[in-house]
Amino acid sequence: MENLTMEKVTNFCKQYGFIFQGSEIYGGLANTFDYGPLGVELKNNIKKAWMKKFVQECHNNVCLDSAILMNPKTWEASGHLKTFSDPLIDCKACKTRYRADQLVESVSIDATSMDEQQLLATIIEKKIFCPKCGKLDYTGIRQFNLMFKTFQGVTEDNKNTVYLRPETAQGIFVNFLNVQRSMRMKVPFGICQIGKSFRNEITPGNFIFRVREFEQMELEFFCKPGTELEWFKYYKEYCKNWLLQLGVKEQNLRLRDHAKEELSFYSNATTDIEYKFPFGWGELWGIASRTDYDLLQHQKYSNKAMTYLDPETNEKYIPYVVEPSVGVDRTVLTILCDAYHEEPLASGETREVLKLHPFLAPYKLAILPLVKKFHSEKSYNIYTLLSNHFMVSYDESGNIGKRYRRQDIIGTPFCLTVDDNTLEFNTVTIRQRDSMEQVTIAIDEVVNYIETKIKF
RNA sequence: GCGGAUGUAGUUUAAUGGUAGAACCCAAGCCUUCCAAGCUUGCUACGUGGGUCCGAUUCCCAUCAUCCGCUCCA
Repeated sequence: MENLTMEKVTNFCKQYGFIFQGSEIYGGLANTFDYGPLGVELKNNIKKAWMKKFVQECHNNVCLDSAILMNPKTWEASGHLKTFSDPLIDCKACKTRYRADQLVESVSIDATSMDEQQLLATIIEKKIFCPKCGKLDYTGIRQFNLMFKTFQGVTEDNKNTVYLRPETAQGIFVNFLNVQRSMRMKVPFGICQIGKSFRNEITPGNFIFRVREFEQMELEFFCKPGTELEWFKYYKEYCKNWLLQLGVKEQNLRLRDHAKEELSFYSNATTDIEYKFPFGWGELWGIASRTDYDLLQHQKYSNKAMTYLDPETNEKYIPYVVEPSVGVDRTVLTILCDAYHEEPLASGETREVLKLHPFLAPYKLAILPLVKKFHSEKSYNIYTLLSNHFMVSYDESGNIGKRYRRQDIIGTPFCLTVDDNTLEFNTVTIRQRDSMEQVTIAIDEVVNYIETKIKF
């Protein structure tokens, strides 16, 4: 919806049981959020839709669920221990915070191999004044690591330090050989994973857009060197189509190719799929061609060959990787923002409608007895019957119009009413949210009718 | 992390140095055969912790959280 504010989205999520602030009764914990009953359904449906599109319907992709805690060597190899930590420095005069390496590089000196002391020495020696206030009065350099640290085992010492993974991708890379061999995979093939990752972001914000604990849906697609840009292009389209298929409006999406200077050191091409959130365009999906960087690094640090022998050409090579990586929580936010509508009523007021794709809707169907005292018993039987097939809601409180609206707000695509005809002829009326069309069908036909309409 | 603003039911809000009133929502009941009708009843709030004071939701301090801006986002 145009003119949608984050405040509205946040309130909406709380009011209707999608997403609550974390630890709320204790005053909250900054930037943590808990998914409520409807949020869980929505999120699970999004994950299901992703699995369907990227595993079930991609015949050369398989799935993995790797551990959050990994051997710390993993992060040495991947480069996260080094590049995921920033040397921070503050200007004492104007309190502005900088990255020390960026200050040094601002005077065209290569800072990549400098340690903290060298950085600080260079800043003082070269008189790199604060870009904001022009003073040369800095604090010491403090390391800020974006990875959460904890300890495996009961004692806390450096030997058993482990990290919460900052991305799920490395779990895939370290299992490359296991999956390839056990599943007899032939390159090109992909490994998909959905799971939580943790990043100690300096500034989280915008509700569930940037949080420190988040869930990712990642695919690492292994292909022959030289073919990676074709696959890169293929997956860009594939990912965008998935979003469109879920009903995200095309005008709210854009692809943004990274310029050469912007590319990560391991990437030869990267594109972000961005969504127009209420706070502006934001990255939803990063599609990166990662070359053979990761497998090569793991080969180096583990001394295990990460090569693949092409059975047709007898060539041996380390596959190149194309990685489409999307945040689950960001997708939830995208879907909610895109589906949220305010519809004007004849009375001059507005009502809220969540126009969710039926596959994503928390409830597929709501059972509404037309008159409580006549139709409740029959309704409850139908409720029990249909709960066997999909998520069904039941509501007998208030008048029928009010109950339709309640379902419209939470995105339920279908409402089933039970009336005297149901008691007499076993037929029910089903009303569709978007078209407001009503059909009368036999109870026996309901499951079939709904299932064909909630397909993805 | 810095600067600014804010914090009263689920939501939107009113008033007050003597512990709070409403609307919507929600729940129960009456009524009701298809799109937030009406009536009755009910539930629910001063973010947290200190201090000043006989007494603090109100004043002060700290803290937590939220919003805006800056910084950051391999």
